Amino acid sequence: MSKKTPQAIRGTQDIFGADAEAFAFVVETFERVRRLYRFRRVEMPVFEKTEVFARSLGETTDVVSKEMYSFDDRGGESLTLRPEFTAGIARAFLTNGWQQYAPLKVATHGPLFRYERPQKGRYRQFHQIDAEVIGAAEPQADVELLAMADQLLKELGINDVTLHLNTLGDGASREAWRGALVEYFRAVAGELSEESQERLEKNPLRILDSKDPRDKPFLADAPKIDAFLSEEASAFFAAVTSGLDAAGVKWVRAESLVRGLDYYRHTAFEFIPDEGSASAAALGSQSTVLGGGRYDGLMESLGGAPTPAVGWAAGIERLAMLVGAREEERLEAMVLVEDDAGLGAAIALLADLRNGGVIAEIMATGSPKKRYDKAVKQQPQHILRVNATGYYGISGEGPTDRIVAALNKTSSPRT
RNA sequence: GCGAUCGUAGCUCAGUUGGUUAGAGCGCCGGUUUGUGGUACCGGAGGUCGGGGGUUCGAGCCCCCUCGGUCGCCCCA
Repeated sequence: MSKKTPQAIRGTQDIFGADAEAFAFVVETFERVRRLYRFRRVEMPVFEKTEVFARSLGETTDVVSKEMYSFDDRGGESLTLRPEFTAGIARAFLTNGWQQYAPLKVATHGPLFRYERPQKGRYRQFHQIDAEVIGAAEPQADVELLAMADQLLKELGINDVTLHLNTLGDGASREAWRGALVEYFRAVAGELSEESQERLEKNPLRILDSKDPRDKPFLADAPKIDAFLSEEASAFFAAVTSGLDAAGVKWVRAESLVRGLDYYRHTAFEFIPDEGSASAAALGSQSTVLGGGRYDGLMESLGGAPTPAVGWAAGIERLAMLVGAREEERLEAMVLVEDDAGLGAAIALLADLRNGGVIAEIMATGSPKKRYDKAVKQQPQHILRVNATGYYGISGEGPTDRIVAALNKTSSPRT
């Protein structure tokens, strides 16, 4: 490449053509489904004060400790490009007094930023669709949210992923379980992988889904969350699962499923491609396509009143990979200018077609003798030929009704 | 942050044990032909072989550094 052309930033993408169509398809489908469930559209800032994320995600999480794009603005304030949606939405909920709309169902989508090593299905600027229910303590909110996720995936044509579901219990259950896990793993700490020894201090729950062979022998007998669940927490989880059954959402229990961010409580879930499926192959080493959970403790960490909430997010790029490349819309009418003297007439014709809702293009450049070939290569359904005297003929396949209708709308007929 | 692997025209790639002016297909531009649903043929433009340094009489091929892609670990969506 030329020395003078700056390169794109590592981990960013320039999405084009069939891939861009797949991306748009994911977003359009999400927009449609979200309306069915009456989730309200919100637009959020791309950056926030650093503390919005640092306080809600947890200082020791990888995202906060080494993956955020943080910088001081010209006023000396530390700002951060959003690494996720939930914290910003929670902040907006508090600062805008959205409590008045509770329970509030909102949906959004857009770019997120995380300083990670790029990989298949993982980028530094990536995009998510996101749905949150804020101010709803009842398990029905979890069920509705998961039903929406399930329907979205089906409408995208993704049928080989399954909902993996777990509960982390309420705050007390979670802490008790965590304590028991630390105690259990500390006894065998010397035999664990280096990573898990580190996780023992920072995030012991994560040891449970370690892939390291040195850790695996200890995982099966590790303390289970079920033993620590309070009566309320069990009842909550039971209500979620029976609700899912009633809604026809298939799920499997994943006892070792935990989430990386500190704010999660109760329900935690991920939609994961089935082993050996086409989707699993398409995603490479990234397994989660949609994930989320309940975050009843988050509002307090931002200084708000205790407010129950649930939400999920899904990577648009990952969904687009599962959807596969999509065709761009077919060209209906190509206006072929065979003689430049007819250019004015051709432009008028083109305007009529487009005003009439016909997907149309014009071919009027290059060697006159090759224009026809170039027009044909774009595979239009019809070619409208224009010479010095104006529009004089149409050729092509299939009905011309739409084109004729568009042309009839004009007050000054040309033929 | 760690590991592996790759980096030659716009795209997909070939380039023999290091050896003259670095090639092909597609695409692009032009011409001839054809003459109306992707004709055929001819020609042309386009590469300081990702960048920098080194070894050598000589480097696209070897060594070092660096940037980037890909894949895995980690993390996550």
